[in-house]
Amino acid sequence: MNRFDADAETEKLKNLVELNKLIHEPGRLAIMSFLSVVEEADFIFLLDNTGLTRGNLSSHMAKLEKAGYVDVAKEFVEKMPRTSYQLTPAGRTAFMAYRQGLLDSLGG
Amino acid sequence: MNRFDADAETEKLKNLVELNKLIHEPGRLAIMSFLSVVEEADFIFLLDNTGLTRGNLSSHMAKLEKAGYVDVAKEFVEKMPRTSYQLTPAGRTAFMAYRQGLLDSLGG
DNA sequence: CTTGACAGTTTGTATCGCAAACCATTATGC
DNA sequence: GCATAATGGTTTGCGATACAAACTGTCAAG
Repeated sequence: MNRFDADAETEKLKNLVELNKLIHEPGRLAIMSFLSVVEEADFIFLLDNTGLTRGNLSSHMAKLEKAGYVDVAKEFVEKMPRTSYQLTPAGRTAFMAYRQGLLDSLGG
Repeated sequence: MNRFDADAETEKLKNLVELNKLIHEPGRLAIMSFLSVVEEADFIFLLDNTGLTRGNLSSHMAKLEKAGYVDVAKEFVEKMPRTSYQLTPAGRTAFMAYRQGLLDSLGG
């Protein structure tokens, strides 16, 4: 049997189409996952732990900042620039919602 | 504390960056999820259950077919064209791997 | 004072997702 | 019959985006 009515299971799958695209992108998903567990991370840390290039990481962070998902702090440490990031409450909420939505559809 | 060594947890998160992008796209993720449970579905069924537009669905299916993830069968039913799709073994394997990779990183 | 490393940012391009437009066929109105 | 609309898709055009390469600016050797 092919066409069956959209039941609870198929409804969940339909939700996949509407995932938060900003978070869904693999690089940013990794970044958001990191930030959700470490509370604060700097550029180099994210660079090392995601494997993204610097340019790529930079533009991803710019998008997350623009979306209000991360706060950015720039300072000089030993005369060297250091940029650190942390999730905003909105960012944390959005990430949790994204994660839950995905797990509801794919998990179990 | 910010920079800590990449342990088992952070390794898992790093894997997020390398998710199968073909499957990762939300529309196709929904499609692959459907196909993984129903074994066979036609164009209209997927249209109804994903909420994608026809053009959109058509091009997604073309990509999945080109990747060897789905087999396409076209026939006439009551003089009307009917296109149906099913996962290939490769498609099923790829989807399972994708899903497991994601759950390993985000789940639990 | 040149060469290289560090820490990022900006730019250029190729890809991609999306909706609009299109195509082919089949019912329906008059 | 012959427009008109509906069905089932595919193709096209465009705006957005991910990515790497190139650039900026600072510091450290040699």
